[in-house]
Amino acid sequence: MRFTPGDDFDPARITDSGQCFRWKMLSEDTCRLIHAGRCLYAVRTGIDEFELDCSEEEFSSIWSGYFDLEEDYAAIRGRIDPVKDPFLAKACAEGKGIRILRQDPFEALISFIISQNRNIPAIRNSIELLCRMAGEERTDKRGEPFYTFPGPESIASLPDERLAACRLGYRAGYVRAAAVAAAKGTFDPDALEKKSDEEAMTELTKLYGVGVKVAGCMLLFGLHRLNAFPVDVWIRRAIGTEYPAGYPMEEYAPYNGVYQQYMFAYYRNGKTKHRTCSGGTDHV
DNA sequence: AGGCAGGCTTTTA
DNA sequence: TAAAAGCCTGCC
Repeated sequence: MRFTPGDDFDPARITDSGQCFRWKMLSEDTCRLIHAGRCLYAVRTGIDEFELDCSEEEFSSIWSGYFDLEEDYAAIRGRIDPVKDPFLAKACAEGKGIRILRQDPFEALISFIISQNRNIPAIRNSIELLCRMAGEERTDKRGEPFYTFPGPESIASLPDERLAACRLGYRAGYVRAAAVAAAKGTFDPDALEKKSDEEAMTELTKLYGVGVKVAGCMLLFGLHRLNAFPVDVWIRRAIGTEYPAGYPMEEYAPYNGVYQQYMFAYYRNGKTKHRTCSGGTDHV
């Protein structure tokens, strides 16, 4: 079907944003993404036009919600005054097209446990291995195989050597613990939907291997708490450099998480480009 | 009690 | 070789 999202939908930027790890740009125009046991191809056919290989029914029941199309990201970006906060205004402008996806809570939790102390290509690799190891093989509409994200039981029952083969390193025990807790029902990722940000944070950080940063990512990307503000090494640097007097958290509520995402993408890309061009780095 | 150093698997640049 | 969407443990 034909999809005309408006300005704020850019598969390349979302793929590169670090919030999801199962999107892939196959070419400049074609994006392949996996969610909810399905695989979708989004092919750009114009400035604001895509061809999606799904029906209208599937789009409205699955993808529309996943893409968070109800939210007005242009309005969220528009709240930033370019005179008062030129840095964030620039980050927002550069990140136009990024949305905060409504990911599956369990998948988001496991993904961000895996993410700790690693860069994005390495995270993608481990998640893909985990899906091949414990997920279900299916065929997309182009006849290519893909693997669903495994449920708690599948990961919980995976033999140690198979889990280790996902190259999780010391995180294997963390992934196992979360999967076992979810499989046994002592921890219910879906039940967090009803809890407050603070309650969800408290419950998440009780899990072995889940600290404030990973729990923050789970809140923002798995529970869609748009004000959750996970602080990683990039955000720490960005805030230290751009906001020496402090970041105006209250002023930007309740969308701090969205701004965090724009800042993350902008600062990380900017630094990466700068390094490869100039070769010079500023050590801390 | 609460803060801090060291260690941890593996990949990436 | 250092750094990477960090967290746990042990020491003070």
